[in-house]
Amino acid sequence: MRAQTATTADDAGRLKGRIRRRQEGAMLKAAEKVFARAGFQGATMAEIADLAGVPKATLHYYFGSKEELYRAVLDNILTLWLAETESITADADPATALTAYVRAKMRLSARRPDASRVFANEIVHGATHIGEYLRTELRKTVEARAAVIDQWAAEGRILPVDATHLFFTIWAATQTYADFESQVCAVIGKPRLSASDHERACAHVLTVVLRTCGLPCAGDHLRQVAPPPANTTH
Amino acid sequence: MRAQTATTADDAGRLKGRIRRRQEGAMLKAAEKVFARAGFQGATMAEIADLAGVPKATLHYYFGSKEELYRAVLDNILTLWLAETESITADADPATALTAYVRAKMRLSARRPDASRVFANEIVHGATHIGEYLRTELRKTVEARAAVIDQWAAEGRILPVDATHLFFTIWAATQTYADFESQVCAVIGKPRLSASDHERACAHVLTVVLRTCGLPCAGDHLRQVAPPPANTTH
DNA sequence: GTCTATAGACGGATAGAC
DNA sequence: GTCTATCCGTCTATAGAC
Repeated sequence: MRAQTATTADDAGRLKGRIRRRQEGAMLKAAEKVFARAGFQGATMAEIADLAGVPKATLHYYFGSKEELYRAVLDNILTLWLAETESITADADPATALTAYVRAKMRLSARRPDASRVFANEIVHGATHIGEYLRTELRKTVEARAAVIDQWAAEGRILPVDATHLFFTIWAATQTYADFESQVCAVIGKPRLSASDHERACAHVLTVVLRTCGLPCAGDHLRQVAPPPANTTH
Repeated sequence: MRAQTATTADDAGRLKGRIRRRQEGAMLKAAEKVFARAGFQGATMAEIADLAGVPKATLHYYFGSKEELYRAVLDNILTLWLAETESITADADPATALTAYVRAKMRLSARRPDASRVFANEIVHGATHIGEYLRTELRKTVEARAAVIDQWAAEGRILPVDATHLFFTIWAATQTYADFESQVCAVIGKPRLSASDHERACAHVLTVVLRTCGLPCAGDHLRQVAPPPANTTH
């Protein structure tokens, strides 16, 4: 995917790589923000250009069309996504591996919310630009990681769980703090999510994932052993 | 909110309610589908009109503007959302109440995915049209239900859990099957989600929610008592 | 009340000066 | 390589016939 964009760029200015990269980065960053806020159709090249501090025509010179710019933004995000699935391996400790994965996803939601939102927008509207990638790369990755989780369960190291759907749940639970941030803020009554809000959210999601797998999580030892005998005074 | 739209309609044709309702419903249904697929800006009045089987101008006659039509669609969805939060009460059985709530949310994702997608799109892009509703109605509702869950925990009927964030997780985990359906389909390698796919998804989400609360769920009794002593042969 | 025909605004893309 | 000025298509909204 990346290659497409790079080819166009190389054709025009093969030798001027140093400065080109800088401006290209600024434009991609601006595009990510505007696409996140307004969606593909809602975003305007003029707004992206203004935010990047370049004239509108420069955007077209670098990326050819609005469509190609959008693809370039999505490419950036997807490589980011792919880079964090590495902790889940057959010989890893389940609790450690899952904790690392959830933490990585939560960090991404906190630090690159716009990237998550562009991706979310693309999927909600049918994944017309990246459907092929999802059906190949992403599917293969999930199948491999799900097999690991199935193996953990077969070995009795975690409770049995639908591994593929567990990924859907982890993605949903973590990305909601980026994609649906405005709803989360509205409900907890704050204008923005603070660092401690994110920590609390992260601790909660870890609790959900670890308890789902029957693994102990911080502060659970005391109570995990006493399941609900209806009424324990109060 | 509903009142706004109703007022506009009443002004123009107070006595012709019977037929009006029918056409209005068709237009709202068409609008929901088109807004879901293309977002607010991507949707065109012409496409909505075609799908509803009326001329473009009729849309404007009924709803005034694209913006008002969008608000009307959102209104419909929000009343739908609100209607299902009733199972969670202090004297209900936690397992029964949570199961009913999750099932209701999953059913909505399966039956009205477009409604969910329009809502998701609105939130991802900052909830500019319904922010006020979220900060008032939704917030109040969540606070009340979260208090119930806190009480259950205080009484020892469920494990302690961050009640507010539990709602975020339930919404995310259930709505992902509507909003991110294209991603789910791509990963499991099917063009559409079948009824049995939805059942499997529902069972999984129930497992996640019930285990998170320390409640038994179907098929767990045998294993719940035996947490991971590292290596149980295999 | 309903629809056709059109006005008016806007945004993507590009020609051509520098 | 960079930017200004402009073209052309598209979309919302409405005027006015029926």
